[in-house]
Amino acid sequence: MAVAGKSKKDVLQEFRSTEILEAARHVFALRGYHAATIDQIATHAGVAKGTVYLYFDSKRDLFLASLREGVLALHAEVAAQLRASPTPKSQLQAFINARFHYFSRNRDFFRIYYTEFPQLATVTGQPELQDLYEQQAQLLESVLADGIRSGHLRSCPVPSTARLVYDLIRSALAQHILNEPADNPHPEATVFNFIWKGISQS
Amino acid sequence: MAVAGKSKKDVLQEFRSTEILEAARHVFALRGYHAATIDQIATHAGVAKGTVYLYFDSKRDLFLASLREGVLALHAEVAAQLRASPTPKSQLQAFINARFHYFSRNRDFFRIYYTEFPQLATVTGQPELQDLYEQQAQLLESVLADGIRSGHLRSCPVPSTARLVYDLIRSALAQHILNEPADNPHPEATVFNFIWKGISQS
DNA sequence: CCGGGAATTGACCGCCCAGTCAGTCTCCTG
DNA sequence: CAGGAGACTGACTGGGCGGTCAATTCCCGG
Repeated sequence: MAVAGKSKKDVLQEFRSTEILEAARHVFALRGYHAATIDQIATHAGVAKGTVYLYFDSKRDLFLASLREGVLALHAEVAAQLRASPTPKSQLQAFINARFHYFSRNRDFFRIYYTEFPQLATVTGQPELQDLYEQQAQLLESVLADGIRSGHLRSCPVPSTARLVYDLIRSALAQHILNEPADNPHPEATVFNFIWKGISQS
Repeated sequence: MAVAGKSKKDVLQEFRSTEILEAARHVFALRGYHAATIDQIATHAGVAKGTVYLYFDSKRDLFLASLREGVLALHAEVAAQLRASPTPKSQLQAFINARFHYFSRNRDFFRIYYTEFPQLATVTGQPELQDLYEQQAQLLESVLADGIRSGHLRSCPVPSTARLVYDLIRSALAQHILNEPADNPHPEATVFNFIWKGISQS
């Protein structure tokens, strides 16, 4: 009974927390971090402003929590897909596809990720998010390093190339997620080809 | 005398205006748009807060003016370099080199351009800046279109590829401008090669 | 049905800063 | 040198919003 009672309370808390996080993501995506207000988020979550502060310490804390959750889920999915891929080529495809799938299902999150990240990375020294970012980049770095070692990829400076590839995918995602209409049907294939072959003839 | 008097006044006004714009760029680059205050900008420009409002209508107006000026200067330089380049290959090189040179000389501007642009492009519908952005992208689109027509480049969807290339260069610039140290000596060559050849073997 | 502890509420506080404007200074003109 | 036009100043205001907490509601065990 003690266990059941505790778990019930926990479930409720987790429900509230999730509810607020979802609302936060939505409002942050819609307005951007600064223009979003706690009141808007609370209203959207169906609670009062004070309740938000029972679950999160501050606006910033809430924002970081919503980002963290999204990034961790993304990272888990991508890593799982990578592990199931044998060759560097299929790993790169898996990396791209996993991101496209995840962000297609989490558009609000992509908006935040896309619009707020440069700020966080440069203006505010935010070591915690730097780490989350690093982990993503390192997945790609190891794909590149493996590919070079096995001879599938030409030699190149791994860290800076990884960032180029990373941002290229980000750019393709932005085109795909932020402008709905009339895109080419398989943007992930396009960006893969671009990365894999480049634009020069033959 | 009337002309000289008038021109003197104009010169003074332009001097103040430039002074304030420079200070604005510096402070916006340092703190980001929202954290920057008009007082900081005024102090940095060596004037009082009220003076700023003699030359610009609002914080937003000042911000947009500083962006506009920078983008127009960039655009002029890039376009001039492009005009001097005969082949698609040299045009792409010119496009990359011009941007690297311009932003190396205007790091504050790059910071703003890099960190604030995604916000402006997505969260706030800012048609004016969209246009400035469009002009840049179109330069690149015509390079690609020419290259495809002349057979130097493989066929590809021009607008979306142009944006990929554009953002790829932006990413390389970010690595080069925002982290001083120990980069590869010729990042513009690296990014050019990446674009031109891609990463696949042979 | 009662009592009390926990969860929730939302009116309120205080800070911060964009934007204002009455007053000061500067410098030209007659 | 007087006077006044206009550039410049900076103390002040008003509003908006992050964060708080006393009051209220909810819920459950006895």
